[in-house]
Amino acid sequence: MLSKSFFQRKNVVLVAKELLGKTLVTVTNGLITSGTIVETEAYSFRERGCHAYLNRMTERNRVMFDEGGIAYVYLCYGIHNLFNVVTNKKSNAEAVLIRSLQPKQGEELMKVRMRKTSLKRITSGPGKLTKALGIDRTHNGKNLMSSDIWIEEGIQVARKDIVTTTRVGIDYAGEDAKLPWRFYLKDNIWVSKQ
DNA sequence: TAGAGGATTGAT
DNA sequence: TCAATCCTCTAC
Repeated sequence: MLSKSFFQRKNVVLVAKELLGKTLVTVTNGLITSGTIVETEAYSFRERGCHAYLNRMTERNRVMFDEGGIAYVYLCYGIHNLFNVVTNKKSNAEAVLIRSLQPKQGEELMKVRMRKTSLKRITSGPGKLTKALGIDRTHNGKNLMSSDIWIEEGIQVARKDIVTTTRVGIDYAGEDAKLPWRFYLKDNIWVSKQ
């Protein structure tokens, strides 16, 4: 299980890169589901793409200002729960959005939750992976070193296998939309968009 | 308290 | 290309 010191480092971009290859695990009703993280995006209070830009704290993004190592889950487009890993120290609002997983454990339960018969792209997208792993807003603010949700070591990722690009769906961020803060594993079929 | 819009998805 | 869908946030 990754510890506090991994999450609380000052550089959210570094944490976003290093989360690639790690395993996100959830347990509900004693049933385990997990996946290898293959796509992430970094968000910081320093830039316009972030809910906490200019240190604006609201009821929704409050947990981003708490210490690294907890979950920030919010409802997007009224339909999808998006899961972020809060990073950095208390009051430094930064987080990593988990955008895609490669299924690892509990594939059958994922299929039931997604109402699919195939695993194809079942966790390829931020709104989909939360549903497949049973993550919703009750996880908001939850410690990521707990017994029903955590992140652990997975596969080793070489620097050359990381593709760096711009973030998805933040046209409103102006110049900051150009920041190269999206990372994914090269040639991995589970990435949401290539 | 009303109105606009969103870190998406899946169907057309 | 477009609708679904429901908060959240801002302005009045």
